Amino acid sequence: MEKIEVTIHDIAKILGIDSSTVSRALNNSSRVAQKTKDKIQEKARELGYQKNHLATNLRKSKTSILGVVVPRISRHFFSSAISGIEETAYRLGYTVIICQSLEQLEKEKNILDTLLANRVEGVLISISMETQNYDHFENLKNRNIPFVFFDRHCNIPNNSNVLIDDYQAGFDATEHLILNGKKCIAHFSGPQNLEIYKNRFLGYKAALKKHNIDFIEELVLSSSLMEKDGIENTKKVLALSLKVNGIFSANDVAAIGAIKFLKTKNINIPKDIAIVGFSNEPISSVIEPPLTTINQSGFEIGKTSAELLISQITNKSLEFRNKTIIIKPNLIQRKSSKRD
Amino acid sequence: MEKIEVTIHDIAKILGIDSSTVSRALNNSSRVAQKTKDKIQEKARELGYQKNHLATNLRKSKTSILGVVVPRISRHFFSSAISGIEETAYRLGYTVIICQSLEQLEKEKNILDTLLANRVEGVLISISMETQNYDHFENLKNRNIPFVFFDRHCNIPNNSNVLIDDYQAGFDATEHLILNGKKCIAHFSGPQNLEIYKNRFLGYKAALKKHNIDFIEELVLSSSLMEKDGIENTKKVLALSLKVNGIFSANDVAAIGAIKFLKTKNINIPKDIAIVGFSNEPISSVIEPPLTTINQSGFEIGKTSAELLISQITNKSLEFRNKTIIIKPNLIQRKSSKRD
DNA sequence: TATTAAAATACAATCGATTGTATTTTAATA
DNA sequence: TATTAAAATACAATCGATTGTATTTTAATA
Repeated sequence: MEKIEVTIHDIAKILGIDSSTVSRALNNSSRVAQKTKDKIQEKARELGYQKNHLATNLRKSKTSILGVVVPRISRHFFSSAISGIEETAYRLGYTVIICQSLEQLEKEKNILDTLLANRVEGVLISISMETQNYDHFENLKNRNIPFVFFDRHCNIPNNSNVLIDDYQAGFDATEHLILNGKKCIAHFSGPQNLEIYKNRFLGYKAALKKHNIDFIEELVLSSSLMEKDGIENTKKVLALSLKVNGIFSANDVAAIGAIKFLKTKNINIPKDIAIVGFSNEPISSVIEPPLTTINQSGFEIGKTSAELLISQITNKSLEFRNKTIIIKPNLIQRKSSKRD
Repeated sequence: MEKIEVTIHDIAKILGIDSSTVSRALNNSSRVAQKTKDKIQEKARELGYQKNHLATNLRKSKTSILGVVVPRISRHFFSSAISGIEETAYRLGYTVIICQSLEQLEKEKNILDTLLANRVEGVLISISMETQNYDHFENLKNRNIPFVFFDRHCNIPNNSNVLIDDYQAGFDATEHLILNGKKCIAHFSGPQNLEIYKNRFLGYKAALKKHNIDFIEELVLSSSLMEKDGIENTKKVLALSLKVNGIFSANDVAAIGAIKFLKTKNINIPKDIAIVGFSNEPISSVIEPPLTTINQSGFEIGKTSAELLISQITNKSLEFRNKTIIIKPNLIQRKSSKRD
């Protein structure tokens, strides 16, 4: 079976018209007479003509493609963000290429190369846990391709971000534990090269300070925040001479590890140890006891960052190139932390 | 700031060499002397040359892009499938464009048009709940673009599918309830135009028959299987004169609606009513009581369907065009259904 | 050194659409 | 009817890379 690709030249030849006129007719240019347009459009329909975007894009040096890089598509927060990105992009006439770094710096770099080769017009990225070197972003900058970090950003000058207020959220989560009578609070943190975890940690510290609670180094445990890390960290916490009665975990997954482990040890949540997570995963409202957490709408973050990126693409002015939008998070109080 | 795109012509001019030689050198052709290759490759690196895939693709009429269409990216099953697709595609040198139909036929059609215009080499699709008309797939066929249905397929001749054995799974789920002493079993089904729901229903019916239980029409309730549908259906079931003691829901989300509702009515699960879901969402292992369900690995289905699609693309022979791979599902027994 | 085959490189067309400019056609006006 | 402006259409170059063929260079052999 032959692949039959109908081109404007085929239509032109059949109708005895120049291909430039066919092109203009199909783009509804005012330079073509209505009668000719009708004739051309009908023939195009008849032949099942479909524009070849590759050719158009090559000619216009414009692809209407956005690249999206996330650590892992199947994480609920990221898939919600992608959902928001995709919807916004589609509405504004862009196509989206989605890639996952699987938390690997090397893959993140390769992905950016591929996206560049495909001439994406902009990039939305949430960096991997391994990303401590930012040269590959300089590369984007040199090529004048706008990019927006969402959620997991990094501290390089002159870039755009869509973030939640991690500092404030960390503060709120910790203060909430304090106000529920917990004074000895452990913190499960993530890789310290990621700003989000640094800021959540700083919020934690600030809340302690406000309430005159001493900050104790050994109560802060950094990990990759997987469920198994939550379990390990909880074991470590229980082994301390200090009597920990609260845990603020920088994500829900590790918090759920903690809950599961504490339940096996018959330690009461929240009476003995109260727990607060971060992200509001769907699973968190369902676990027993339901997990208090910071609500972070992936969909909204995705939507906002796609809008910001597209405004950078269409609006060449520099004012959008250096813009950080901070979305206010809110604490959802559930049983894992509340005094009866 | 100017966009500076380095092309093979720039390199050619600087080195006083023809662009065809530059092209061959960069593609490591044996027709170029090693010394020339070295010179060209170094200059390319120096100038930050990046191949323009648009031009390559236009010339080769080959894009190495796959289109993926799912109802909703943020559903765990689909995001896992996408994860599997993306990983496989990346490994085999393909880029993936991901789109969501949001369960709308109209959007599904538009998406396929966009994908065609971008000259994807193949399409992976899980159809929307609204999809009852299949003309848009004929369109793909006419253009000789291979496509593979995964999970949500449709009954048109000569196509490829990667499915789980929905009939068998429906049978297993139902028989499991029967073997745990439940004889009056309701079934929450989905839109009947989707084969998966038809087959799960047929499996349910077959299990009843095997165990000499009469099939009762009013015990089967069709809906969109959202959480609220699960709640509504459960209300309807409780209002029947029949004393239902088992529910087999065609997805987990509706099953969880049922669990939540029954808990508010203080109806014991599984003693009064046992429940089995379908899909093994992450939430299902965590809800109280944990939900018995059919394990359906999105990642594996995604991986398999991407492999099948790519084998169709590279292997032009027809044998792959009409292939259905059935993945064996397995029942995960949890407390929502098991007799103590 | 002359001849010849092989290796290396250059030439030119091409993928399919767009777009500035040139030319032709049509319609309006004198 | 001749003139002229406006409308419609054609011509030709272009986007950046690839590839079959032609030409030049190099190296091997007589």
